[in-house]
Amino acid sequence: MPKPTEGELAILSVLWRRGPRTVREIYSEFNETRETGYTTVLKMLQIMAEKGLVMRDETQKCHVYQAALAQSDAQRWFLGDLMDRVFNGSAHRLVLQALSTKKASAVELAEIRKLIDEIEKGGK
Amino acid sequence: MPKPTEGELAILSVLWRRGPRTVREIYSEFNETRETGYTTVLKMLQIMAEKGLVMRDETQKCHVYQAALAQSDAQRWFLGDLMDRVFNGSAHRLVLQALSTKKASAVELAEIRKLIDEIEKGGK
DNA sequence: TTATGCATACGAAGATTTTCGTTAACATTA
DNA sequence: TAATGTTAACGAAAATCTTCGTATGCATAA
Repeated sequence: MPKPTEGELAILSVLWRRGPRTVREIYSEFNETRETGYTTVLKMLQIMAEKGLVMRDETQKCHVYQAALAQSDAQRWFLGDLMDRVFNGSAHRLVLQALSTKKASAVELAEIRKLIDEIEKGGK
Repeated sequence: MPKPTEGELAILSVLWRRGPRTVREIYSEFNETRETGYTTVLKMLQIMAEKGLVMRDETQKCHVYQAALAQSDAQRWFLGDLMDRVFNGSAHRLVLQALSTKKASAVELAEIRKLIDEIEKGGK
């Protein structure tokens, strides 16, 4: 399974957030940010199906697509990529940057702290 | 200044790690992972210079290139991008994923914890 | 049945990115 | 000076990604 392109990622993003969808549904969602023709979205989905990035249910007249690449896998993939290419492989820098860029809620911060505890404990 | 492409990012990565370099030096470093001709790297650098991604010192025969896009800016840029597109805008998930993917040293973990403290304090 | 609308399929044009062959300039060496 | 080697410049081919016009099939409505 090849690495998704920018456009493909945008479509996967819809599928991850909304779950299985028809082309028209994806197209509507997609076009809130971009401006793209219906057949463009359709074509992308066909290509993505060939690549194995999405699965297609053809039992109905309107085919239903769903992501074949799990979001968590994509997250691991792209994060590793980014870490290597822009952060010189430093998870630490990346985390600091991420934390300072966008606010996380108190609960989320606590969760992160907890994870750090576990890592420290396990690392002994 | 446009967003760097994949290839451009690979070159910037060299410049960030090594500092200003001639084409040949970049080419050598570059080719430890990829396989690319000398003129390919040269051409990319010329294009990047046009785009303003790198600056060129032409006082010597062998031009010396350096990154015009600061690494920290690129980090902010790409991280925000990734967060939106693959993490549904959640810094929290991204951090958890980053921490669990790659080990950070004890010192680094402490540093992260400290940052969390500061954020919590400031947020009150 | 015929017309209309919505769906997928197909192919190719357009845009962008990557690659490199070729040329010209310049320095060094024989 | 002539030959050689290293460099930058240029242009265009190749590869990849994006876009959409057109064709076709299948429902439903007139």
